[in-house]
Amino acid sequence: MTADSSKNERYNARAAETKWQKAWDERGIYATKNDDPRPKYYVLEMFPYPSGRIHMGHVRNYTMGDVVARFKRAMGNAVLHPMGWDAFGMPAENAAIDRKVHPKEWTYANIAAMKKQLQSMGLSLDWAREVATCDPSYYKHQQKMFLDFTAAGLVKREYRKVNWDPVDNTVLANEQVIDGRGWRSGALVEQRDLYQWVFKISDYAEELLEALDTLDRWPEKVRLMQKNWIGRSEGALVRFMLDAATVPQNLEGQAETELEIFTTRPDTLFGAKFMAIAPDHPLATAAAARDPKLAAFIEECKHLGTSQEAIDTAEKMGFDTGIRAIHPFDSSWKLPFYVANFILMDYGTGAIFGCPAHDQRDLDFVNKYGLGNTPVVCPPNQDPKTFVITDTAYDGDGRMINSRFLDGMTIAEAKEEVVGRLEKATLGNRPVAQRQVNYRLRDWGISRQRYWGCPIPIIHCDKCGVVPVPASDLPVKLPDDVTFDRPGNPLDRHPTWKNVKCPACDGPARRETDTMDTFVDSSWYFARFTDPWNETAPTTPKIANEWMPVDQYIGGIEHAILHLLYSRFFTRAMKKTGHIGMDEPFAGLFTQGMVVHETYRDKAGNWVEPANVTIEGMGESRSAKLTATGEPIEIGSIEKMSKSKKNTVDPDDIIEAYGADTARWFMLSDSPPERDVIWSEEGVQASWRFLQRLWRLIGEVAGVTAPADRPASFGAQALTVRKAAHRALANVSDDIAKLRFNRCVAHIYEFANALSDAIGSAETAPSPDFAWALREAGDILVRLFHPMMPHLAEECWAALGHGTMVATEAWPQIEPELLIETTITLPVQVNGKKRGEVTVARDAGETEIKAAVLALDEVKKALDGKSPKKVIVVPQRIVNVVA
RNA sequence: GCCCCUGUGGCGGAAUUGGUAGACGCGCCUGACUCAAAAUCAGGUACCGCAAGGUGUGCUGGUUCGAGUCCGGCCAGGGGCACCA
Repeated sequence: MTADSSKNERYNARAAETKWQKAWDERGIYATKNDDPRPKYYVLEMFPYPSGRIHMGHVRNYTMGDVVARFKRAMGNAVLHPMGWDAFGMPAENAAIDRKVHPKEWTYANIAAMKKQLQSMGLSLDWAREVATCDPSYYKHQQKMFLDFTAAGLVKREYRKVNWDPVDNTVLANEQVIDGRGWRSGALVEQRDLYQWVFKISDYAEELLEALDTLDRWPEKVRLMQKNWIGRSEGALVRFMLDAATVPQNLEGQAETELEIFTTRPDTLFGAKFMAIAPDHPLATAAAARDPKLAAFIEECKHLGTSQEAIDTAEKMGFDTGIRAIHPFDSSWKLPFYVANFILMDYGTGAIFGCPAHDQRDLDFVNKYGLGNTPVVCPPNQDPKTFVITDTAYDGDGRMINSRFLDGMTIAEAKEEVVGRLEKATLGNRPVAQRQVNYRLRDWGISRQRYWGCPIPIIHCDKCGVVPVPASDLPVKLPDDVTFDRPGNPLDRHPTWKNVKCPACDGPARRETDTMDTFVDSSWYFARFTDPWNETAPTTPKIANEWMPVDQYIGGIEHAILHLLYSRFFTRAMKKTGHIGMDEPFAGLFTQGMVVHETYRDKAGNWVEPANVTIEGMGESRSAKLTATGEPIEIGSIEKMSKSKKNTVDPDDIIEAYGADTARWFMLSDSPPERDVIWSEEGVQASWRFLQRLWRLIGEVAGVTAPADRPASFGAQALTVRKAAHRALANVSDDIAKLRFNRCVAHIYEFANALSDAIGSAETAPSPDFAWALREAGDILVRLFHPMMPHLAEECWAALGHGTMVATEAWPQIEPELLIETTITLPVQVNGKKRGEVTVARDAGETEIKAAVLALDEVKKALDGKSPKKVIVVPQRIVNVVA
């Protein structure tokens, strides 16, 4: 079968789609006014990176958003449905390096190409609000916000250990390192020390965590992932005195006299066997200065890889400093003090006390160094006298043992007791312990050593230090004349760009040459869409506050942490700096599944593109061959569409062959939207066949002559059609509102089948009431599938003789009385097994139903003359006879 | 290792949230139309069985008049986090 549309009675998708897209555009029906008085609805799909071509994932994403937008418009909302471009980033620079084309040129050419593709999908977007993050008219506001955030204390500059991507030659945030590799390049990440501009997202750790509970229209999964990422743990900071006799005498200045550690298990303090600090802990650095062996050990730790494999296989290693720490509850109890490779400097205080019996890492450590262990928590039903730990630490519940005044307490009681006592105890006028909450969430380092990003509006002056660019000098524009012939940052080696006068002292100074992480760009674009025409400020708060938050945000699960967490932080920062009035940017979030496809390989094992493969046979006898040569092709597993496995299908090809409506319909059918959808040729053809069927069906309805006025009463035939129509209307409305598009599709099929049957049963001249009902059903059907297949819907709407556009039509009104049946068929079970059914009046009483049930032959047979023990009647549902 | 999700025909998936398991689509089978093919239309399609009937939602136990749905224990697949004290 081909998508040949030359047959005269067939719907010509290509011609119709171009025609209606032009008509919508000319009338500007998708442009949204900010002063629209109707209830607002903001639906947004994650904006694309302008890679050059849209892919099927985009088609799925934007189709879902468009269905929601069109539905809400029909429901009478003022709908904001904008589109833009996440246009800064590495690929543009790679193109510059590989193809000698300027990143700007490459990016804008891609935007133009992709915009055309998106327009061919018939999306109801307000293109007047289009923004590109690489445009100075966008990023100048971002620079202003950087200055505002700095003034508000949300930004800091620090020399810190960073994740360095050796392929992209730039820094990555923690969130951008996946399994020890760069999220984009896939290269093993190295550690480097660099000056970084940092957004203090961790100031909001508690708030970002707590507010997750209020996001009741977000997937549970995403909230959980963010919760784990923020990683809150409650514990205590405890100060240990150091045994002065063991702290070397020859320290410069005052010797350290104490060590502060963080613990979540203060209850296990009597099981302590050692202290340990991170290799890069200041105390370790100080101690290494006078101990070459320790210095060598620390050096060794640094060279241990930071990759996942290295961490998994690395042995616990420690170096005994010779220092002894004093137990906070017993001044005669001295604990050995190690520098250990498994302690992280950037969590807690970079120091711990080790309780080997109840922590696996600590146990591995003592077993290696022969320090022993003392269990202090005894599991329930275990005799404390015989409870020993050998090589598996016990981290479960139980009662305290071997712990002096804690013995017999639960863990919770012991924690409270220990912290309570240590809070009251003092060392040098300060309490020994204080309660503290720690987070796994790190601050967000945004400096990137790249050209194609938003310049950080900062000037470095030898005299004045770090000086912000005055707001009046914004934007700091990227220079166009840059070279990509060498690795590294083109801004840094630009001959003149970085040389400026210091805004403070007028002396010679240098621009910051780092640019911002592109995730900054995407952390506020949703707010910019509310008033992209404002040239003086990022937002017009009054307008932004009317549209925001986004009512329905749709995008991939891969952004569950990165983009969504950054945006939540950014919105709070914008609130603090007066750019917006709310904390949360996205009231509703939907994460769609991927588009997957079969993979194909030739005899040599090379991947082959679906476009070059011909599938033969159906079902089990399916086989594949190379279209050009007939060489047999092996059909492989179904996987995410990717360039590397060449299992991609180009949306352009599909739209060319079948039209956008077919592609849209297929994207919504079958698979629930949150799950992966398998793209298959059979599936597309099924969609295309159905599209043609709808066209024929509406053609038949259009041929029915009906009275203009609604008949006073309806006969049985008419009622059947009307019930089917209004039931479909109720179902589809409910399903779109809940984003259950696969069920919408099924209900539209059902309705089309019912209407088809009704037309088939009609006489050549159907009675006026039936004819009226058929026309009504046709009108409803077209409006129901309009959000999914808007072009076909316009064509059908016109064929039905309406002079309006279906895109501006209101959603049909449900007549609820048509959903209520007068009689009802109840299944009848005997002992939970279905044996028959009874049809009774809808309002039949229990005794009436029981009598009908007991009169059934199947029931009589099953009861075998005996009377039932019990008859359970569930109104409107089922009857169960217990024999 | 820790946390989470999923498991239903040949396939994608429905199931009013404890009430007729398999809606709808794909695929397949039969028939009509056709010289033929495509398209279209009509009918069938969970499994075993000629039938009566029986079995059936990963496995296993339980709660219930009634379990795909709830509870316990396994198994399998997928995802997130991971030397975070």
